[in-house]
Amino acid sequence: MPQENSAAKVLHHLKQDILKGVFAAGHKLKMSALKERYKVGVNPLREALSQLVVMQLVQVQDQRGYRVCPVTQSELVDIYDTRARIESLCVGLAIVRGDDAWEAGIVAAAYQLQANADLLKADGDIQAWEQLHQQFHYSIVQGCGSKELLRVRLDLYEKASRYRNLWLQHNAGHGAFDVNQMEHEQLVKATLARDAELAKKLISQHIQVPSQVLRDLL
Amino acid sequence: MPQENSAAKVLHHLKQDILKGVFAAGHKLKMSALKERYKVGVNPLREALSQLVVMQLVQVQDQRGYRVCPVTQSELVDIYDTRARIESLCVGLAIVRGDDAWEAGIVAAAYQLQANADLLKADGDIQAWEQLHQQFHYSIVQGCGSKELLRVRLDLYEKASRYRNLWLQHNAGHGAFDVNQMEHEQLVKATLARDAELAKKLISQHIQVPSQVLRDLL
DNA sequence: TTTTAAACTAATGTCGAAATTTTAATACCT
DNA sequence: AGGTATTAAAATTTCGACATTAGTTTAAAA
Repeated sequence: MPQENSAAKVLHHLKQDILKGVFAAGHKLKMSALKERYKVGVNPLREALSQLVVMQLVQVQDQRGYRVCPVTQSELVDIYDTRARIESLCVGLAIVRGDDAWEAGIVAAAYQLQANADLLKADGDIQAWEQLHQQFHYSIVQGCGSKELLRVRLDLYEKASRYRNLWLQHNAGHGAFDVNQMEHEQLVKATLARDAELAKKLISQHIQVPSQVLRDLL
Repeated sequence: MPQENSAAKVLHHLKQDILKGVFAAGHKLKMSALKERYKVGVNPLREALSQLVVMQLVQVQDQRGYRVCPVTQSELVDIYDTRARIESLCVGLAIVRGDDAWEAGIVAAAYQLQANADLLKADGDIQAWEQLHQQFHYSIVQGCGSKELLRVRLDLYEKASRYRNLWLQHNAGHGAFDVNQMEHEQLVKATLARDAELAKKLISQHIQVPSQVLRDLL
């Protein structure tokens, strides 16, 4: 098993902590506090923070350390709008390029998501549901076959995570999940029917849902 | 004047050196050599390298240091294909959203590029020409108004730079510049006429040109 | 009371060196 | 000879300490 270095480990944990909201937007990331929390020295920490700066999750001020990037309404709208366009691009390409295995993967992921939806909803295990949800959407876009496009998509997904977690938190218990499930069925139907125009329209709307809700909240 | 730290300075220089081909694809980046070249300690170096890893210009192998990412034909094709699609997206949005100032900016940048093209071609100052070329295309896509989309575009542009420099090197002195100039005129015409479909088609083809040539070279 | 300056505290950024791991070179055995 | 174990050299990664800079409190002067 490849033993990754301290910087890689702290990067993973720190990133999750920021995305999950453990460190709120604008929070000052003091070296002493982070050293304490992750049990590492300053140098691995600085490496991890440097990487988070490139990912635009952390800001750096010269000689004044690091802080979590602020969240703004305009960035929220921009990210979700751009995500919708990129995901549309992926879906359109996947419909053109996807083969039998791709179709089978979609059906499998859709089944998994639906089968576990009620269970997880009852448990309140939103993270597990989000995992299946992500897997479902990935099974579709994966058919586009472009590593670069999929990476752009992933970057935007992660950048949206902080906002999405606010939404999940706000919408826990609401009927949004059932609407969500219906949208998924329509999307699968349009995708397998290779109806690119409809599928692109559906995925675009589906992605924008949290944005609509959160817009008034920020 | 904000004095940036060592890591930021070395990041800039090292990145340029990789993009310009000073360090070839696959080249091992030894700490001792980099320390010597950039006159800094190992820690700022590791911070810069960490950031280049996120930008996918450098690979890291645990306990085995860093090396410049390899270049492959499949990545070349993927990057240029994805760039064409993203740039199309930007152009389409800019045509819908662009205002008078946007139009004026395009005309100005196009004039600058054309006015200096012959001069720079004679001098062989390709870097200066590339600067104006980049400015010209940015003046168009800038009208899309989406920071996220423009950032994705910039990331892909930089990732393509290593391949583009191979192309510029290979095509110095050829008649490609004149063809290029004609494509620009058509693009400006279609864009200012707000003909989205034509402009998107033109920019997509324009971007793919180096890819076509390089495909056989790698 | 307000303003300015100075001293003190705390945090960041950098270097040199130690500890760990990989790479190579050499010797050894079948 | 071929392959394996041993040893030495080189490179990466991490820590501790120091210099530098920012932020805060205290004190003095207007």
